[in-house]
Amino acid sequence: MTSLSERQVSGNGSRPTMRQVAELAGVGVKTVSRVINGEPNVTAETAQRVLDAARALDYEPDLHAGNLRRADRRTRTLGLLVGSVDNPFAGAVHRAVEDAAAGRGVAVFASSLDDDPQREREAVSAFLRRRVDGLILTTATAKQTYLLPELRRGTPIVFVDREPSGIEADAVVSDNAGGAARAVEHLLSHGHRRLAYLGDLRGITTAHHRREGFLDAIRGGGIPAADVHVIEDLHDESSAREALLRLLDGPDAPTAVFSAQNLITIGALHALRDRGRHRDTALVGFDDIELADLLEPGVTVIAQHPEDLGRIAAERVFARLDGDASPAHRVVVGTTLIVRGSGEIPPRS
Amino acid sequence: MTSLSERQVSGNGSRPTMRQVAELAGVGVKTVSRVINGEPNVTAETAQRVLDAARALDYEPDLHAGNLRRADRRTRTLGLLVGSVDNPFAGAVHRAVEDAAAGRGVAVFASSLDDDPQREREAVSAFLRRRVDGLILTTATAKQTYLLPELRRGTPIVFVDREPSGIEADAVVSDNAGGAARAVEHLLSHGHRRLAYLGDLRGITTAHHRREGFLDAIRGGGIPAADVHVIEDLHDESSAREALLRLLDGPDAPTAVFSAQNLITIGALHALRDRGRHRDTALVGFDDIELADLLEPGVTVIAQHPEDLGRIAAERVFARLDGDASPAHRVVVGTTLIVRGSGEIPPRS
DNA sequence: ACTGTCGTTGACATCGTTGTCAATCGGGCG
DNA sequence: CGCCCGATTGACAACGATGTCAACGACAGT
Repeated sequence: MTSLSERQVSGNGSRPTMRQVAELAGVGVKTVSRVINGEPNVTAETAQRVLDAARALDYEPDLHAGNLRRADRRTRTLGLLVGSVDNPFAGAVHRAVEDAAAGRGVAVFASSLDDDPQREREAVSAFLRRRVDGLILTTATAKQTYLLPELRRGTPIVFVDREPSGIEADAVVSDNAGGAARAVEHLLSHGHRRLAYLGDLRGITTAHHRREGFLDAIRGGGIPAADVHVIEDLHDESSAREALLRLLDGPDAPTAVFSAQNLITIGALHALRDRGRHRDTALVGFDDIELADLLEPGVTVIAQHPEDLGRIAAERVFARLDGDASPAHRVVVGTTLIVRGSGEIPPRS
Repeated sequence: MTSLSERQVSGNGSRPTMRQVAELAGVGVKTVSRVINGEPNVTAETAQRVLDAARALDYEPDLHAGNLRRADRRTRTLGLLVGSVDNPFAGAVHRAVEDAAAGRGVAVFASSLDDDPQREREAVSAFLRRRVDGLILTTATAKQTYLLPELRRGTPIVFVDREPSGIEADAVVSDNAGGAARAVEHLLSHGHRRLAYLGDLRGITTAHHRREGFLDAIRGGGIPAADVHVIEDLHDESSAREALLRLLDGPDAPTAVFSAQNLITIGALHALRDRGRHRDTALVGFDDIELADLLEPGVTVIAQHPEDLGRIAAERVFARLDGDASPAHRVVVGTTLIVRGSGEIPPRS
């Protein structure tokens, strides 16, 4: 046990350097460098003396100092920008990126976007000033042309979840249009004709694609546009809840709802319960949610595969770092319809 | 639009340095440094020339190079170790830390622990080699004495969620024993006598405290220990589900269950549904879970306040960085009983 | 006109590490 | 015995930035 007051005395903030390890071991700094980095041509005995000294001083090399001089200029660090580290979807993406990175000794900076273009710019700038080796980005700006100089400089940039605009770079996204269409087809096949679409902020590319997929399938099903409510610019649980409440209380309430995002689905679930309509109004959500299987009825969803998005995005970054100079890849990860009950409710007659 | 093949040509990996900005602006490097860092004593005209040059070159200063020489030696970086960035509890902690850090221009490295002592050591080492200004740690090792040299060196270390052992450092934890006791009292007040405790790995300090709180309240309620099932070393949804299934299928099935952690609660919910016992077996979970209010019955929980844990932990780190040398703080964040139905089910007669 | 002061600026050393290169040493071989 | 070669080692410069300090010029006061 050591008291904190002690630490102020002894804790002169001094951290051992390679020079100090070298002095203690009675060798030159370069020899310490060789031992620490596992370079060849050091006798076993010398190496042991160096390791003992490093251990005794509790030495940890300064990665950034080394990086300054090292030829490859790699910080072994990645910048990850997601919607919010608090969102389960983002958490799964993050975890997959971390797992891919940890295996390579790469640490991950994570930042939350909150769909704020300014936060995006600031986060990217913070990443670049720290000289991350690569960027994995979910973006909120209309165009990401500001990243062009960085891309030309050779920094791997991979867009995840949302497609880039104004820049040709790797992207890993869900099949948003396809998944939304699948949801509509599922609802139509159960006899629904009066549908509602509850969507995210219009500026977001995924929201756009899901809306297009939804509308295409509606048209494909021969449903007149007038029978469909399209509500957009929802962004959180409460706005989605209120929007659906208004629909349910209105003149021609939908018999089936498609909620285009996890928080919107949760808001929709609340609205249906609020009006006691959860057993007679069909619901299909985009993106799976925890406990969806235990609700009554279970929540039918178009599940995304965020682990795959994160893993593949990280793999693209590392492939670029390993020298892959092929044209920009665009990887589309499929979605999966998970039938649990809410999507199979028939329309009220 | 720029093709990626082009980038390999022009992308010579060259990144502009302060020297290049200085040359373009026709000034010395130190003047550029002054402008970039907003130091005084530069004429407006010179400053503008420098800013123009920096803009033209898309210059971003190298924080780590500057840090090497700067007096304060601050990387404006924090290391955060949580159970898993994929877990909602950890996500909330993370988000709170990020919000506190972002306001100060500090970036956050996040790592997942997976309750693996070796991962803990590796993550901490990775943080230290990158010279983070402070550490916020959820730990899995039995003792964290290995951190003593670092603490003495003056690095702020704050333990979050789980208490430290063998080291006197700041800690921010939930009132685990109190929350668990509250759960038991709640169940006893509804007439239950045959209870079950479903707990996490025994080595985890929070699991220990929740178990002690549970048992203390059991004794306080005059319940014979023989009437209580204590199942430990559960760690994920499936192990919890199986454990509770065995209890439900056994001779004296509990009438009330206390699940000591969010994943265990979810596993317990599944087991109860599997046997159709969710309406006649009481359940109180530790840690709130998403959609708990929409289940039938709603899930009564002892809610933690992960945002507070994260925010306070970050504040402690920054207070230490700002010179606070007071003795180690131990902050206990209270829990909140949220009544939703499952905890108020009476015992089967 | 001279001196002192202050604002502006840049040369230089330096932070902790690694790349380069030369010095040293021991041993094998002619 | 002398030479060459490879293994081992350390001195030194350099990475990109900032702290120190001195030089310079303008200007006020005497």
